[in-house]
Amino acid sequence: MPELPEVETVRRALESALLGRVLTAYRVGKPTFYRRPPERVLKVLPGRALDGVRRRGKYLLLDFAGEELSLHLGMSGRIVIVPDGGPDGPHTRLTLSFGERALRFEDARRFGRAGCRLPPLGPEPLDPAFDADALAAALRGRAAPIKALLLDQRVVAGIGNIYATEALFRAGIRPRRASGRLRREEVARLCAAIKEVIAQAVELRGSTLEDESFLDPEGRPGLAQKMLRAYGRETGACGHPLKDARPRIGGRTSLYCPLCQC
DNA sequence: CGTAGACCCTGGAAGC
DNA sequence: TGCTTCCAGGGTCTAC
Repeated sequence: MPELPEVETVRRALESALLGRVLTAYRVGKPTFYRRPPERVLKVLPGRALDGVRRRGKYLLLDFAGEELSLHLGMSGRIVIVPDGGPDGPHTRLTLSFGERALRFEDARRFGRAGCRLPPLGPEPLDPAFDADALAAALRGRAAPIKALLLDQRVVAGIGNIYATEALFRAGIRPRRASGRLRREEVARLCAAIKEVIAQAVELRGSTLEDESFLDPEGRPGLAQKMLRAYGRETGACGHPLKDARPRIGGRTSLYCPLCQC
């Protein structure tokens, strides 16, 4: 479940491994992602140098001398740096060759994407422009549960189920609270909690849960799972048993502490 | 426009 | 043991 901190960790690893290298070839896996990467985007890349690796929300943006290739890891996507020329794995969906190294995009569930247009995205959570005023404006008049809006990439970009759960736990706000009914002080607390948890998780290079669903492109696990206070736990860091909000919010499990979150 | 829910996918866990 | 069912959740699409 790569979210902003995991994607940022991938970005940094790609930058240090591949920046300045020339893309020599690409190969689309069989089968590839369930949405096929558009050939017209890929075919202009060979011969061009990778001169930038950026991130926007959960999207990676590879800059090739004015041409941009977007990558989204979906749920189970994983980017690995390997020696070029090795055999594909069973879940290799796209390979980008850079001389002696290659970027391999593995994705068991095939929800990942490459070469897609970016949808409208809200502010980056760590951008100073994303503050309590901005969040309050986005929530004003909205009846949807706050958890659903935190997962809505148009409200704020890069947050998924792990860090939405954590931010609400830290802010002491129940996931089903009507967004527009949060008090001003609660919105400010939530905004601060989002920034805090995202910044810490980036610093700790993302969360690697027990299923090891996230490893960076060099195969290293992250450490942010150690600071999770609610996600994936039966007992919160507060010492109280967590509840799973039913019915689900936005189709996702929503753990919260009935005592500490109001 | 806002909201809720179905759908895309498949490995692994749980149930029988 | 081996089969079936359920679950995980990124994003997108449709119905209301």
